[in-house]
Amino acid sequence: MKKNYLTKSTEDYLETILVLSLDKRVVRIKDLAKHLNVKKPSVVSAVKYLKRKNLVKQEHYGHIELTEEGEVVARKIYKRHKALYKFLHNFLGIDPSIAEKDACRIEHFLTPETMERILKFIEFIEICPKKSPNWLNNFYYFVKTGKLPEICKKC
Amino acid sequence: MKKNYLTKSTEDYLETILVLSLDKRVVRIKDLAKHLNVKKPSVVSAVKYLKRKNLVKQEHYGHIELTEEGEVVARKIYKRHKALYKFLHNFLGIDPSIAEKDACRIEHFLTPETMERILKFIEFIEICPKKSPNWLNNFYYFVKTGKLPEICKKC
DNA sequence: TAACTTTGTTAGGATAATCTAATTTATAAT
DNA sequence: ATTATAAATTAGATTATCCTAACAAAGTTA
Repeated sequence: MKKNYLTKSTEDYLETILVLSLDKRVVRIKDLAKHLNVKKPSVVSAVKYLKRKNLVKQEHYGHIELTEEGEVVARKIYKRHKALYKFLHNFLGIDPSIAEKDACRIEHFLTPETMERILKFIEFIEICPKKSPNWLNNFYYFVKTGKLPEICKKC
Repeated sequence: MKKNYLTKSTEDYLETILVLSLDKRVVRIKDLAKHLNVKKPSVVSAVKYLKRKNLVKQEHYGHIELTEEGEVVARKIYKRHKALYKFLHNFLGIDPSIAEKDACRIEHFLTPETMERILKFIEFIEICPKKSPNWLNNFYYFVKTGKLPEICKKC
């Protein structure tokens, strides 16, 4: 059983590799450096670490890819990020760029329980019209039972 | 103009000094060590730093107190903490001990804008019965105008 | 293909936050 | 008051993350 803990910094590298690879042909050291606001040698050593962990692969002087395992991990992190962004922006009404920043900052630190609850909350508000009376209690009901209350289904 | 940035760690020390001094006669190095799960030398060096910043005072080998300035800062941090706790527990329904943990973890990282919004949200849900239809829009109205909608005042 | 430019790498160092082990001071007990 | 215990301090090491400067490889262009 391998040690599975990743630091904030390491998670950021992984996540950024995923995000960049979604709209770029290839991901390079300099791209990561730019996005993460660090210098290239920092990226090099982070990538070296991730290679040891079998989360990314890279030929010497070549471009960077996630391994299968790395992609699984990166997608989890990215999922958290998106959920937090939605929570902050769609629900609390925080401006996009700020919501983005906060999502980045706290995505690494929430307990799984709270993260789970926020995911559930997002799911709920995307279904529920938020207009029904007693709206919040409907959410608690949803958390508890996993089922939407009758009243919600009508929307 | 003095540099005013405190790290996560430093904020934790300050906050803990405040919290402990609320129900203890005096706060000592070992108390901080215990609460923060670090060893005494770590506390000593953190306190040394905070002394340089004029945020705490301590006689050699003596107990620890916040300066006036330190208390102001610590109260701000603690206020954030309590708001986040309420948000997680009272609103999202997270269990107390977990909500506590998450509040601790993220209190240092939120942007002022988001923190402000969460404070507003807490304020709102403590007044609003959460039962009125269109509840969430009432919150947005409150954010925008600073005033509670008519319907809320009836509760 | 030789020279130039861009990109990646290595070496070596800085800082923040922690630790252990040894030491010093303060407090309590006989 | 002397001794024993508890608490605080210092010295020195470790780890993670970042940096700059120097260098090496790859890619581009004339």
